[in-house]
Amino acid sequence: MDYRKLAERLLPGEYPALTEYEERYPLRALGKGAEVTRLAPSPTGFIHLGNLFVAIANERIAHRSGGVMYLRIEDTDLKRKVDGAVEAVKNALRYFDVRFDEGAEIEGAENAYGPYYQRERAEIYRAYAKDLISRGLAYPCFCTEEELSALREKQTAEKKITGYYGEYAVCRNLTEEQIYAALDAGKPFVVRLRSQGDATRKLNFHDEIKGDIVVTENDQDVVILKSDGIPTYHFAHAIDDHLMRTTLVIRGEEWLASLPIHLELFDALGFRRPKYGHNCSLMKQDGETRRKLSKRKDPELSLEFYRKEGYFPRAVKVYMLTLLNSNFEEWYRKNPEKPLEEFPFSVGKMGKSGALFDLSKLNDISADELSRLSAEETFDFLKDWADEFGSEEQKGYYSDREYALRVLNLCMGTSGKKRRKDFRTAKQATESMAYFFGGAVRTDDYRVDRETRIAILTGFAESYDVSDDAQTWFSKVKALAGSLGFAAETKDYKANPEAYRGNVSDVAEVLRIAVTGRANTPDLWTIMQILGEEETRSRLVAAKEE
RNA sequence: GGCCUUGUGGUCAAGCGGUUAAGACGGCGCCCUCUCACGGCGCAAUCCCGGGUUCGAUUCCCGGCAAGGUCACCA
Repeated sequence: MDYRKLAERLLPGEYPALTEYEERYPLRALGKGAEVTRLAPSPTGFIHLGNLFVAIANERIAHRSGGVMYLRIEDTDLKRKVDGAVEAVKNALRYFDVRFDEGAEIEGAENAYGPYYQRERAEIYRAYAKDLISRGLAYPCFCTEEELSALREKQTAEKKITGYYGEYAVCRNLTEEQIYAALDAGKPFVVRLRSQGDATRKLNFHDEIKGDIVVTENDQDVVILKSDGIPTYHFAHAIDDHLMRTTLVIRGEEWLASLPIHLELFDALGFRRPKYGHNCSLMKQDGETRRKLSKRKDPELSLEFYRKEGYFPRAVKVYMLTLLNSNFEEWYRKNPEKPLEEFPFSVGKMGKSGALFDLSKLNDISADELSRLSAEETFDFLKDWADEFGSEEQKGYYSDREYALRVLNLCMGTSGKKRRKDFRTAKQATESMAYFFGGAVRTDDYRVDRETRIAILTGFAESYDVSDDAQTWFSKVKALAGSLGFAAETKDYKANPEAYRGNVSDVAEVLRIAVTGRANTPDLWTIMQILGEEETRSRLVAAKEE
């Protein structure tokens, strides 16, 4: 059969010689060991934690090695395309401090290896497909979707491997007459790879993350060009990663199964293949079993979740890093002040098995990160969050900067070593400070009877003097406790609890709940100082009425 | 079901022929001039199972089992 003629019929017209592409996209002039990596999402408008996870790995590897990280948009499936999705991807990644050197919508970059939208690369793919056809390595297939699914059912019923291969690949052996007849009849067609593989043969492959693995040769005549002339993922991947000169592909392990296809495609196209690292996916415990984080069931999969909850972006990144490189956590403990970029991230340290996503660990990291910020930095972070996601009332919390700063200094502590870690997220922090801003809601109940409560509240109000220092203030609370039959000293109470109605802490608790609505707060004296005498007294009075 | 991958405390994990099997999160207990938080001290909890190889296996080999992934003109 005249394959050249067939190629011309299938993809008519002039296409650049393939050598032109090689010249247009030369090997990158980078230092030794420099890796070129990429993130290649499809623009579905939903960027998730898995994307961030793999993006951070790619970004670290590229930049640690003096290489390049670029953004490519895999928009070959128009059904999945959503407007504004690319902006969303870019914004989300920027928020978590993942920076691209080039790619789709990356301003200020040379972007010499573009276009970075696959739809805009249609001509390139067709040129390569045409070459494959003319070399007899690809052929048109006229099978309909119905025929294909019927085939699949038949294969399943007969317990055969499903797919288009060997004897099942009917269009693979069409005669010249049959092909042209179908073409003349205007039948739509896809272009399939004429696989040279043998599924009974095994291949040893070195994966940068998984190590040495065994894969089965591909023998599927996979579709490379869909009936609309747009490539499938597999074909686009081979061409793009070759022409964009990607050296290392870190991607989710769901791709491992199609690796044999990619290997064959690189060979058929005469490309040197990149290194691959298949990264495990983030899992979630679901009853007895664990599963991949799911879009429908798990809000924490969405990156938007972390912004809404007000997680400190760096905390999310730190957590991703601890999951990504097993020695990161130790390094970070030793070097809390160093920029994250200095951590010697390595592909080799990436875990082989899927990690369960642990929100409580993230909370711990987030609290830790937040405790390192100054009051001013905390203020800026909280205010930004409130402006975007807070209620009207919460937005108001941060309108008086000086006042808010005093509150933050109390709630977070000022001495470097002994910082409080009360704040996990901007949302939780804002809610926990509500009582400073009049938004108090009683969340804890008094544990003493009404009569005792009134006695404590009244007694305290009588001796309360806003100008007392902390020491004096507390000695008055102690005195009050003693006069009401409570132990003034904790030591005394512990030595002989039977002798008292309770401890001074019980008295303090009544005051604390009266003023803040909560049984647990930072130092009460300071809270009263911040609130001021008038507000404090009015809350004490109000508490008597309950 | 076929193929591939993975399997150390509840979670993340170090260890890769001989260890009291690190550390972190979480849990629990105690201490820390009012609670909480911080901090300190301590406790409980692990090598999937069965065969080998070996003087000796968590570490090596084989076989199970379990979990995950994948079998599209989606990526």
